[in-house]
Amino acid sequence: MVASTLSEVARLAGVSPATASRVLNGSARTPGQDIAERVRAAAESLGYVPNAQAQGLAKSSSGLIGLIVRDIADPYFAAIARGVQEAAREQGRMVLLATTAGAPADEREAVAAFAARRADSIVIAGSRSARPEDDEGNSELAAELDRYCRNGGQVAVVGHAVVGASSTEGYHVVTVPNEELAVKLAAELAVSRYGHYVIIGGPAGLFTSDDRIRGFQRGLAAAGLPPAEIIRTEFNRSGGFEAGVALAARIRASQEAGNTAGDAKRICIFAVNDVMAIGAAAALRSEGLRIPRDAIIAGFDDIETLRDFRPALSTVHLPLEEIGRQATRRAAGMIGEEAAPSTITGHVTLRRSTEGVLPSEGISRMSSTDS
Amino acid sequence: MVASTLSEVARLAGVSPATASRVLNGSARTPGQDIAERVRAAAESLGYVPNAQAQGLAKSSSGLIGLIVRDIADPYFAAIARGVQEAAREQGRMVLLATTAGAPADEREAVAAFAARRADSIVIAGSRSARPEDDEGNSELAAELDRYCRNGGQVAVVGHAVVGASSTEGYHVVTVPNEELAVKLAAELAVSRYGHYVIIGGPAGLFTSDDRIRGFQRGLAAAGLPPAEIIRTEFNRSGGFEAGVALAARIRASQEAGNTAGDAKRICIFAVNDVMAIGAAAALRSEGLRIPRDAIIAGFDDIETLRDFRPALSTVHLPLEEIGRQATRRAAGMIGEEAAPSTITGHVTLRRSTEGVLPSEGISRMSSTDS
DNA sequence: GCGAACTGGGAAAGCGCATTCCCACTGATG
DNA sequence: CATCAGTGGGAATGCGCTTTCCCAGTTCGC
Repeated sequence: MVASTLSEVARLAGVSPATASRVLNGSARTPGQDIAERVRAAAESLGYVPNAQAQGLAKSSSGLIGLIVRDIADPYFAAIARGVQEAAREQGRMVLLATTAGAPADEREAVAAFAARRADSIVIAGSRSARPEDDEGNSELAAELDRYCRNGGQVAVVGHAVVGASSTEGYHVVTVPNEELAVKLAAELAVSRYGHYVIIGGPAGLFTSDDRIRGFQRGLAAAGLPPAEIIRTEFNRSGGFEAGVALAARIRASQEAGNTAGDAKRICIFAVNDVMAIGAAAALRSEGLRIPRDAIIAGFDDIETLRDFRPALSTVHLPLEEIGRQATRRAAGMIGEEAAPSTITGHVTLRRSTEGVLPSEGISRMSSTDS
Repeated sequence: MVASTLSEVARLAGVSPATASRVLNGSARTPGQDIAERVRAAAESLGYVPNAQAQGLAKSSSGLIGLIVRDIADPYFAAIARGVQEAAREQGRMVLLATTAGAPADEREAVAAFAARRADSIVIAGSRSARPEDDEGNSELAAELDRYCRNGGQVAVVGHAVVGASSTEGYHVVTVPNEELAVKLAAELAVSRYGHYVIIGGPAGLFTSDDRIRGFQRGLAAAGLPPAEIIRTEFNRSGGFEAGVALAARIRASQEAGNTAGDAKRICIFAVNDVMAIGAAAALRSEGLRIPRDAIIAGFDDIETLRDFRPALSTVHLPLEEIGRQATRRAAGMIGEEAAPSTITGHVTLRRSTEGVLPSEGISRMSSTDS
């Protein structure tokens, strides 16, 4: 990558580099009209493209925002990424992407790389974890983040704070009310008491998953129901599918034992995210079971691409794009911390996959077939 | 963003900056063991993070790959992005993301921004367009790309070459056999001759859409069928939905006119991408029509997230991740141009949404419920 | 009409690093 | 013992740009 430099432009225009710089970038001092015109013409004819690296070096700031996601092809993260991208654009910055398969060690590496590139801020959307095997990685990640913040970097984490991060300066958390919303979902699903509640969750230690599980259990308890059984599996579609296969066998057995498929006996499945719910639903279907006839199921996230799925999936709507936007804005210092600690809200959205549940007041029954 | 510098490390270690540089980065000359150790220790204790901008400036290369997509939340682009990200990682580079709502002007801007950042290569995945209103934008984009290539940049475009780009140096195109695959799809769908073939396409001028339309028509013609009717709409889910609503009314009318729903009378819909197909399917369903009973439908892309959709969507599988990977590798000069002009292949995948069509030899009938 | 306050442009000093020279020193060679 | 190649470290330069400082030319005030 070579290109014409500012000095070349200046020489062609017959001015000093300083003047050229002042013309070509919004400096406080604006040179005279005629000179400015000459410089601009020279730049144009030379096809001058400013070297952002040199600019960044000179004024120590890069106009870069680092984004860390677990998997950019996962619609959950893709939606957040869109919000981040949008906010970055507002700020006139570009986003630098890093994906980590959920491994804190990779995240640490990504943070270091962002720090090396002198990214102005970093948005971390990969899920936080407290699994024992991640302990070491987490503390290293925390150390790296602390260092980054100490050097003046801004960090925004979606969901939960990074375990062990202690920096107070420049460290922001966009809280997602996973637990509270799961409580509400459980409350809705508890209205018509099902025979059995099952939660398909991710590995123990994944905050997002654990919070949702905890909230759901609380909601059931508040309704006077016993805690749901928990199936731990992978935090993705195939995890949901596997759990679904296992559940299908049990539902079958139960049905053959003579139980009818009435509400009182139907099993109610809560998958901690939509993708897992879809996987589970696919498994039930492949085993010849029907939703909501043989079992009802709900997910979490309200992934856009999945809205046309049939039976329409009951879920908890989360403003993913807004989450990304807000994290990015906060990291840019555009949102006062105390002014709005966290304005992320979601809502329970009951659809056909939990048919039979009577929606209580305040919960809108949304159709998803509207274009 | 301030941070400790190489000189500070050098001073602490009691060596010259040159030596410190040689130790901390894989230079050709490796200083002595003891010195190296001292420098590393100093770097560690200072929490030294090399300034990639300065490094880039000094050796004029940035380790950055620019990626342009239309919308990162669109599963099609998200999948490509994953491949790009993966390949970038292989190369030890980071990806810089830009989204443009399909506007060539935005793409031009993104290319300029990448050039300013001295990105080593650029991957363009946004769809190429030849619409008259994009003419100006396209030629500016082409000029910008030419300049970038002339300065030594590498460009890989997914699908079609940018209209007007003339640089031969460093300009790569990863061809996607849209037309050929659409021919094959049409051939399959022509086996049991339907009453009427309809294509739901994007706006005229969008290459991806136009290629697929052309291919489909060619396939029909080869089978001795008259060309399909074409409905132009937006290149996204809601475009598909709208077209679906219009089609539903006609199907309804036809049915009420006394036509039975036999193969000979069923309408066959080809939406030029999966997302549009899903939209159309949702529209038909909301109008009380059933697939494949009242109409059969096929899409294109084989989007992963959509595989659990019911009725399972017949489509053309495209190795999206591989496309992203290959584009990235090619732009990095890791794939000989002549050696493999384009190794992207896809295949027709018939599923339940086109039930009634007898698959011919060589086309595997894939189930999508396998986990 | 003369000094003071501006104005607008240029010279130069970095920003943090890689790299090319250059030099002092070592050990081998004749 | 003198010479030479070889080794390992440092000084210095430059990557392309911003910005401070400086200076000559103007305009203003009294």
